[in-house]
Amino acid sequence: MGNGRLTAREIARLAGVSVATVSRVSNGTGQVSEETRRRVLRAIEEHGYRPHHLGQALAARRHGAVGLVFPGLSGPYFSELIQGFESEAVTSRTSVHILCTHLRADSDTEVIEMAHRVDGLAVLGGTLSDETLQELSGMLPIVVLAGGGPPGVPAVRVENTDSTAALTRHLLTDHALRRLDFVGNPSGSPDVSERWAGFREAHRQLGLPLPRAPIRVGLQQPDGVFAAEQLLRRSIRPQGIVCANDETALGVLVGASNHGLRVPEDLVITGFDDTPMAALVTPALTTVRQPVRELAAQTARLLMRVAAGDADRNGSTLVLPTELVVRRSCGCAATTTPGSTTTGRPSAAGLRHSR
Amino acid sequence: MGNGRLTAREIARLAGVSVATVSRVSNGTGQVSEETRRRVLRAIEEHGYRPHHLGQALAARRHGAVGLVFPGLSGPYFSELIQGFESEAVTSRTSVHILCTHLRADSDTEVIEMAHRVDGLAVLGGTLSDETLQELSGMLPIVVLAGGGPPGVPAVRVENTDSTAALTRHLLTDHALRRLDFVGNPSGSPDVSERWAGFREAHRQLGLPLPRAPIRVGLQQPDGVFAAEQLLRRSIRPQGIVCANDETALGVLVGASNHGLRVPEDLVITGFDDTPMAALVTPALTTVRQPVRELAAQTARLLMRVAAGDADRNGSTLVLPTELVVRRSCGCAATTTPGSTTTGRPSAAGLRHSR
DNA sequence: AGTGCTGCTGCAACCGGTTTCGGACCGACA
DNA sequence: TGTCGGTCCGAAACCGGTTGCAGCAGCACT
Repeated sequence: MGNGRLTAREIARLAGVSVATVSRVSNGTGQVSEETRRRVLRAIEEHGYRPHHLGQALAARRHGAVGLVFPGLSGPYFSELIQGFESEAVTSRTSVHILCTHLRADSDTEVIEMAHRVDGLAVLGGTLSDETLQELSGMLPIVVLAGGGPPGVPAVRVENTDSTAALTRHLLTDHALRRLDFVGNPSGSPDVSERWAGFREAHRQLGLPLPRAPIRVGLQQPDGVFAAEQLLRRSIRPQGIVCANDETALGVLVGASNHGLRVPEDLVITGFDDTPMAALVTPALTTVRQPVRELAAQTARLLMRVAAGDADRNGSTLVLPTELVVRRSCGCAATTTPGSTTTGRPSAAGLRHSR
Repeated sequence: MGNGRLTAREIARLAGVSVATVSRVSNGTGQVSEETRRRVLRAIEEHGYRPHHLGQALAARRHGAVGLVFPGLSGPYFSELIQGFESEAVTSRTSVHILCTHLRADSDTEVIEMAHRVDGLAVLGGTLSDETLQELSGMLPIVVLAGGGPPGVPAVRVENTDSTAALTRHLLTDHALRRLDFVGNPSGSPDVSERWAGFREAHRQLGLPLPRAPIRVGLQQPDGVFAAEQLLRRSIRPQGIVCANDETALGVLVGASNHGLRVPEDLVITGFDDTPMAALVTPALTTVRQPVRELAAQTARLLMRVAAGDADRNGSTLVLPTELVVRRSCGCAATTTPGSTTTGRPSAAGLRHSR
């Protein structure tokens, strides 16, 4: 009963009408007399008919699906990202295909394969080469998520550089720290690359010697532990560590505590993201808050608008504001207010204190 | 060039053959003379033709996709799960739709909607009611992932009860602990429910009074911090805390350290999963290792076998073995060997030491 | 020359919907 | 009574593939 095996022709026969009328009734389009409509609806209800998705999709020449491409997922950032994206898509009855290219050699082939099954593709920044993005962009709507695409490809991202610079200035100026190290791989993702740029920029602005090379590790907690091991074994220990994200910062925190270092007294640590744990560890993590869910939701919205033809496909890059969150791990007392800082564009709320 | 707009009829015209022949060549089916094949292939290559997915799917009466349904994702567990599932699916050129029912009221509708767009559905245990699963099972292949389904619905899960009981016995017997608390919500997921059962079972086996009610929190790190707050505020403090998974254990570890408690001297903490961080924190976490990726991959394989009709759809439940991993957080010295324990089925490797 | 077999190919039906087009019917009006 | 405008509905084309079946050519064999 109602096992979806029914076809529109079947229903048409049962209701004594033509398939065209069944289609009209089930879609609410065209003119159908009240009496006929009722008869068709009864047949539909009674047999639990639902139009077959493939038939509809083929006729409409749309898949009713979008794709989400990322290298591999890890940590709360990706969880938020996927959920934000998915919950936006589901409101438009659009399904979400996922593809983790995760170190697979033939990822380009897989992406192209996927491109033929969806109406649009959201690609995480840094996952595909600009050439591949260009090629894809020629065949379907593409939006880059968290990163910049080649010209003509729209992107949605967060403000990274200014906020990381503000965070770094806070350490350099308000806490008078000098030896700072950066943990994260700038060539691994556009986000990290921009944060690294902001880190360097702050040094430059203040006329300080440029920092040494970053500790190039991944973005997960264990990577932070590993980075801490590396850093604390060095002859010149840093006074502060600016991490590419909260996860690595939490890892560094663990690594520091493994080494018996006190934070922030012996070592200052900062993150980026403002994940839930950032506020819960001791000391609470000074970080930059980014609206991850919102980022993903905006991307999904933009993608579906572009796919529907409602928005121009020309590179309309959207930049979401971020916000410096000062807590204890930078050395601030619970309620200290550091100098002014600037962050993202629109209503840059500026500084925010917590704890 | 090669923008996918070409149809088979177009190619047929260009190669001077019929669509049937184009189809045969592009699929390598049927008999085609070498000369004709070459001519068609040239036209295909030259114009970058690829068969339209919807047309193929409609004719084949299969979507070439499977769905993955879960409540909402969080932490390394879900990351692994999705990646394991996806990487298995991609090898069969099957795409993966995801659906997070995440507290949405009309999730049943959404699942049914998705059911019409895929060839099979993997549902995380505890996400849907048995009635819904039954109903779905009537319309397409279903496999329950990490949990049991209603009779007739195959499932893939890990061994939870015995290994948690072994872990608990280790604490009760080898470390002579008495007041243990459990952190996790047994009604939240089948996994937690089974682990809670194993926790109680160990007490029963040893003739000890049954433990008090669990601290019902979620499975993420912040939940562990919250649980620690609750527990350490109580008049009767536990000597040990058995957590439903590593994430909450890490959270409890943070909470304990926030309260100035030493682990394992003042408080013993254990987890479940053996996430990468478990080995990296101090003290390293005693836990149970479960093969998450493998779990997901097996589920994907089983689902696709069932969807292809290669396996019977009758509830063939697969249980993957787990393995107790004893580290420092239970009070063991680096190399201590506790009493024997049993874990999963096949080659229950039993106990494993680390650090 | 007739028969049978094999290899290759095209016609047309089919998968399950949507949509255009035009015909049938009805009431209003001249 | 003839014409017109409007509503309702069905036949058929279409979306883009796959496939059963029949036909045809070429060849061997009788």
